[in-house]
Amino acid sequence: MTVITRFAPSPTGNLHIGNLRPAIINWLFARNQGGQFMLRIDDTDLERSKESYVEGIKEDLTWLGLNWDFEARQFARFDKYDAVVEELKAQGRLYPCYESTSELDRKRKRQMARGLPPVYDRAALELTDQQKAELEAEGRKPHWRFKLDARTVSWTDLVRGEQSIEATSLSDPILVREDGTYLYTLPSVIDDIEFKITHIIRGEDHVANTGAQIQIFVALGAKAPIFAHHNLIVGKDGEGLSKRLGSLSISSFRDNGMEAMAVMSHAATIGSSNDIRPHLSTQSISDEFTFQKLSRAPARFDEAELALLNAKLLHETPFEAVFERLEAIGIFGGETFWDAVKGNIETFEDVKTWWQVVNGPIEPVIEDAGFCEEAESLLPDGDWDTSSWGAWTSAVKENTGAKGKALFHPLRLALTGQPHGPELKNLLPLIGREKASARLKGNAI
RNA sequence: GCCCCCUUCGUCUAGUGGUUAGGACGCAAGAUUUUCAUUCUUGAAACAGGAGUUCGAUUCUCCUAGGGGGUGCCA
Repeated sequence: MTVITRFAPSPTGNLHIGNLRPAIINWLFARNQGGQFMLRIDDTDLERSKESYVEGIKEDLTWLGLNWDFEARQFARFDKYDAVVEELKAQGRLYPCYESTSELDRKRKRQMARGLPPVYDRAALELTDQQKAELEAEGRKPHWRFKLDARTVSWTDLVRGEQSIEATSLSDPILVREDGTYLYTLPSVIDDIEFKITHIIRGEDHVANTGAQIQIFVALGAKAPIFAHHNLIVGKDGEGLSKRLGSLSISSFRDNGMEAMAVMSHAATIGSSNDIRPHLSTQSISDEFTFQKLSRAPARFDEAELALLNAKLLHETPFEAVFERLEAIGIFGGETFWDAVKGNIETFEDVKTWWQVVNGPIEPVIEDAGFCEEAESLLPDGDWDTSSWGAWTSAVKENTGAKGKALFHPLRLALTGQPHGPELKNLLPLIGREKASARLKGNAI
């Protein structure tokens, strides 16, 4: 059996750390199994769906390397859904209801006040043809509910194990709105059947939906796919994520200089028992993916951890992986430069700082002009390499008596203008004699 | 309110009816860098609380507390 998974976002917002996880998990599992990954845009809600969100979602997935094998748009498939609706009506599984949202709301509140679960009472099932005609004559239009079988629905969840849901604890789901448009429930099932989805992998917020959807699969004469409901992500203090989603969007991570592989590495490993470590390729993440490693408890997401992982990833990144990006921002320092500075950056953009230090101009910081001038006079002759720094500082130490921090700190400040930075034995040859000499004399160059 | 799920170092987690309760990230110390960062090594750090079952419970049961989810003409 070829595994086919799907990520089915509704384009009503941007991708964020919460809804990225089902995308990643579906993708990882499909790749791990040598299967296919589908992108399905669930845009049945015409009111809230926006084309710009569709583009944003694709941009984010592409950036992360989550390529999809094929794609579909639900809004282009309404004819198919219409046909299935007729079938369900003929079966008597779909029945018209006329309560307004406020009437339903009142019913729910009454039930809750009495300590009862707010399950739809199926009053519409009792309506006679004449009553329906009268309601329609009042101008009411029906919405349509799927009549659930009063039985226990069970499945073996790849994350949660044996699951069962009493259908009687669920309201008959509304499949078709009063205005004739679809809620996600039915189109989702129809498409899962048609595109031969083998595994439905989604967040545990869908567990109750699965109970109803399995019954719809059966009503349509199909076998339900395998389900997996992964744990949800919460904020760093354990709060639900919904409040902070704007600041946790994938595009904001990108704008803040996070590497795609850092976001992938982090999102794929939190809430799982895989080590939190940077992966240089998506392949390496999918290789270690299994459902057994996913936890059932909610996991906390902390942006600071992502930033740390990002820095670590950069420190491990070989020159071949970045040379095009370096050249694209005008940095032609080659592997020598990258290897010299990569351990000192937190985001890729930080290389610009060190490129500036190497190329100038920078403002040297001179704390003791006499010391720096003496050091300048001792700069070694000939071409410089990584041994020049040692030779030079030994000479300076001998002549001035300075050692340790008192020796190196002033030289670093004069040569780079900064108190921290990469090893100077690597930086000195890159800065070169002309600039080193001028900076030690206090000249900005 | 009702239903479901969850709770092990600060964080993500492994694990077993008897373990020195393991790893990763972070943190601390040491080494390297004759400085900072990087890198390496070492270390500190946890079974939510209370009952019960048992020779023995972190592990099994129940209760409590805390967290998450659902309860939508959202997905």
